[in-house]
Parts: sequence; structure tokens; C-alpha cells
Amino acid sequence: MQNESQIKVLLNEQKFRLTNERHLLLKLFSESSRMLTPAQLHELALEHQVKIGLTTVYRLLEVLTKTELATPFLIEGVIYYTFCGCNHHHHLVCLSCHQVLETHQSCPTVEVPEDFRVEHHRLDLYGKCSACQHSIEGGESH
Amino acid sequence: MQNESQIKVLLNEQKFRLTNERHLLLKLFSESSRMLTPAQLHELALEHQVKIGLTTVYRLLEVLTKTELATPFLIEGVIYYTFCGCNHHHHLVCLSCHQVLETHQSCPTVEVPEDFRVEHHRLDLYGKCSACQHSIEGGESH
DNA sequence: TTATCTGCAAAAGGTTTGCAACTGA
DNA sequence: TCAGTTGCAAACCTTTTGCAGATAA
Repeated sequence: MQNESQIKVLLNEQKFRLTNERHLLLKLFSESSRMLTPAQLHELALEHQVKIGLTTVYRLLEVLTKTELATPFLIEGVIYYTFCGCNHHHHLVCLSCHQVLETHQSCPTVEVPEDFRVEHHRLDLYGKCSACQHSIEGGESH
Repeated sequence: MQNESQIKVLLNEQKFRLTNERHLLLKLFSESSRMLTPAQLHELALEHQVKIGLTTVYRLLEVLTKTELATPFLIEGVIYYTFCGCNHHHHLVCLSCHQVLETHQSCPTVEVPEDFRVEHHRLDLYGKCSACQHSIEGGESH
């Protein structure tokens, strides 16, 4: 997992603890290239013999979102989360398999009314990844 | 409301009907400069003596989202919708009062892996509008 | 040592569905 | 005329909460 100690510092700064459960969950979450619903992340944990309650998953995702280590996505009414490491970036999302790629290109410059104070922005590109374009049914699997 | 007949055409194209209820709701929705939750839109309707069921509001928002006449936002775990007219644009969102401004500037160019097919994108800027910067408590009202 | 975290079960909220009556095209 | 829409109530699911026991710092 990228910068484990950095993550711990980020959490501790806000009085969050990196418990054993969170450590294991975080590892699975950060190694997944797909965005996951809380239930899917929970299921992933169980598959890897990480016994953990669904409530704990919700609470971890809340903490990660607050520390900007996770980004929520709303796709067709369903909320997914993706792990986000420590640097600002943009997302490339495959709508079939829900894989999320990061692009670290420069941020777009947008003119805004001068009395509007921009605090942050989000740029997401949606489409189909290579694998899903070529699969007969157009993805959904893997 | 902008381009009422255009909207009707868009809806009819997908076999949706512009009923009296939808017509009234759409008018209120499109005239609101804020993003609204389904419950807030429902409440807004009732305030304007538009008697309508909450279920109908949900169903209209579903239809509008499918025809790209509405865009959903996920802010702190809550789902809001904003009316979106007929042209592609980007959003400027005030996190205090939930006002949404549109900017019609050119779309950012992002290099993506050549095997990824981009279908659409979304660029949203978040911050504080003029009124909310200057109000003592930082907004939430109006 | 103590503020924070965990798991469970229960509660709460938001969203969807089934159905009979209605209505736009 | 009839496919699509409406309102209501019930069903559904996701998310949150309370609490007693555990644990990181």
C-alpha cells in the first residue's frame, strides 16, 4: 500500500486511529483498481478472511472521505468509493467494470466570476476501458 | 422555463410524456438556482400549491436524469439534483447555499490511454459564492 | 489510562414497487 | 384507444445509532 506511514499521519492528525482492522481493510481497498460500494468492500474483506463488520467498513469510508483518502462516486444512483492516495488527480472511470484510473495532468483553468471563491474541483472522465470495449457483452465482469 | 418545447421533444423521443404534473414541477425545478433533494423539490412544489406525490418527484428526476436534463450531485452523503437545460456545460457549486452556476467554457483536454474510449466527462468547481462569503455565518440560508 | 474503535442488533431514512384509477398523444 | 403516469401504502435497502466490551496511543 502506498505510503502507509503517511496515511497514518494523515489519520492521526484528525485524531483517527489506524487500527488493525483499518489497516487490513485499507490494504485491500487501496489495492483494488475498482470503485467499490461499502457492501462490496465488506464482501472483499470477508473473501480475504478479514473478519470485520459492515458498520466498521462504513466508518472507515467516512474517515477516509474526510481525510480525502477516498472519493465517492455516484453512478446510476449507487454510491461507490475509490481509494485516492495522497495527491490531487483526476479520474478515468470505466462504466462497465468500474475500474478507476488516475491521471495526473495539469488542472483545467476555468474562468469564474471574480466574487466566487473556488475551494476545490473535480474532473472525471467516463467511458469504457480497453478490456470492456473488446469483451462481447461489454464488460460488467472481472 | 428555457425551451419548453425542446424539452418536450427530448422527453417524447424516449416515450416519456410531459404531463401537467411534470410541466409544473419542471417549471419550479428549472427556475431554482439551487440543487435540490427530491424531498426539497417536493416541498417546493407544495409551497407553490402544486399538489403532487413524492413518488412522482422521484420518477420525474429519474426521467430527467436519463434524458440528461438533470444532473445529480453527491454532497456529504446527500444526493441533490440540478436542472440542466439542453447544452453541455460545467458547474460552479456553492457549498454553503447549494446554488449552482453554469459555465460554458471549453472543455478541458485530457490525454487518456489510447485504448480507453471516453464517452463523457464532468467538471465541477466547488467553493463559496459571493453572498455566502460575506454572510457572517457563511451561508446555509437563502 | 482513556479517547477512540468494534460488532451487533435495532432504528432510521431514503428510494422503489405494486396496483387501481387516470390521462396525454 | 392504450401506453405511460399518478398517488398511496407497503416493501426494500442502505446507512446510522446505541451500547458494552476491546484497543491504540
